[in-house]
Amino acid sequence: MPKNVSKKTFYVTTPIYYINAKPHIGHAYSTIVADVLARWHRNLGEETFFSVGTDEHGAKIAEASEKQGLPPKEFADIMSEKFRECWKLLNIQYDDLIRTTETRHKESVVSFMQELYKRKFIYQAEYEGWYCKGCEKFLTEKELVSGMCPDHKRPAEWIKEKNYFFKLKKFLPKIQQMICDGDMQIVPKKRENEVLSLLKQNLPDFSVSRQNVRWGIPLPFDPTQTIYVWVEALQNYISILGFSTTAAQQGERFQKFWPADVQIIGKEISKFHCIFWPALLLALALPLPKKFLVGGFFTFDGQKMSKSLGNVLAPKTLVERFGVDGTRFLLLSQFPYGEDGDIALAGCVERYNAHLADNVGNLVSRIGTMIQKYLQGRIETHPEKQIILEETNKSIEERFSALMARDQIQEALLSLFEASTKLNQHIEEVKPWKLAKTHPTILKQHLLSWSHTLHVIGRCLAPFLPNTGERIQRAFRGPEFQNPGILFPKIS
RNA sequence: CGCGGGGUGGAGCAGUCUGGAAGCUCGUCUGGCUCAUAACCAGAAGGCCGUGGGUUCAAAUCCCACCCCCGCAACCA
Repeated sequence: MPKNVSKKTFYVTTPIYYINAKPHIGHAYSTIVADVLARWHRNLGEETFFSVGTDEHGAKIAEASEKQGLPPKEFADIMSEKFRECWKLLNIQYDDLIRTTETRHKESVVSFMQELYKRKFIYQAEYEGWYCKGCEKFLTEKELVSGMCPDHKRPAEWIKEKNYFFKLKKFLPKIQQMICDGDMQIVPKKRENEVLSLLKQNLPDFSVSRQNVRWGIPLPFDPTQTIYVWVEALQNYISILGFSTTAAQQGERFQKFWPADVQIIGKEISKFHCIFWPALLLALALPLPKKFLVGGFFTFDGQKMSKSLGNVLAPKTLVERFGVDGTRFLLLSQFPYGEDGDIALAGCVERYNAHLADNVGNLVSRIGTMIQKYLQGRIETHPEKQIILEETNKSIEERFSALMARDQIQEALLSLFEASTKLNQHIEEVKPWKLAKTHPTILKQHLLSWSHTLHVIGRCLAPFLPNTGERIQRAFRGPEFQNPGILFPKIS
């Protein structure tokens, strides 16, 4: 192997999750999408890095922990662990998880901020205004509704404090250009338009520190202040790679994987990720992420999930009912990535049965049975005789790959179920139960082809439904049929 | 005028950017098949595409006005 040929790399990130609440279905969705991309690129043979993380600083966390009578760090330990458990439950194969309270993160951030300061992109100014602890940000007079934050329905506080500001304005034109030139993609298009319109509004510089928040990382050049939680949290995407401004301490991972190929985010945080984050990176002359995939919102039975309505959907609830792969399927197949989507339990049962139990699950059963019955369980390789569905198999994989390459994740997944339906139709035309009596040799050829088709479907399915994909592949790999059993029991 | 999404056969949605014979999944009805998880396959019924106006040979699709739903990430914020 030639020494200098470096393998293609792929770096995908999930949003950094704020730990003030337990993981919900929205967290699960973004993370599963990232997991699918990571698994897919691993299968393509690329050297893949998949990061997840938890955001643990800020006034809100301090407040929440106090309410529970715990030190913030202990509270963070408990909450962060819940996310970890959730990813385990959902079979998320991440490479590393970073917590913003970890030393490696803090060191990385400190070196970053110090460098910004050194390069004179940070200046000091007095700031006063209405502050909402819920948003962790200052609100304009216009945004307030009778003195309350409209989002959080709590009174804003008038705060006057010394702050350090980042020279955001300086970088806005460059960011705009990068987006327009396609060097930093924002998908879907409507989210890109939103970001571009924000850029045109000539955003003011933003503050990067807080004087009155103690639960945070001290600002290296003024330890009386802590770093604004958002500014610090964004840097998890590089601190996890071991970023440092000191060459000697620079992580190998950073060299290898930055810039990120895909950053999965939600539309509510696109301003921070598509404007503030790139600006910070530009300030240190670092390359920008290549692509943001911006997800939509979830509703449950057409309504916002809320505790008062008693309709909060925990990932665990779905997993208990539909299994891990069932849950992954339901979340990924319901709507195209980037759209808002509704999850209804009744619809879930319906889609689970229609696609998983009756379509793919049943197809695997019927072909498996025939292989045992008509071929005595032998899937022998006769390449010259397996041409019947070669074209079909090739097109299944090509179509799937093309959709994946265009980030059409839902469509790619559903294309496999269309393939399964086509195979069902084909079986009906061929009438194997008749061939068994009249032309057993032809039947054998068909069965070998069908096994191959299922093997292809299993391979494509694997990034989405890892367990199922593996079971299907193992079953039809040959030479001996491995009965996978019932993949998806029907649910009533 | 905070921002954004949406109103298409019984249900859930695609189609709207780039006008040109209304599609998909589920459900319902009828028929077929028996290898299969009461599954699979074929066919049928069912829609003046939120309302009103406009542009056009032609509008679900473009323009204007209006009505109605919903969300802004979250666990007592």
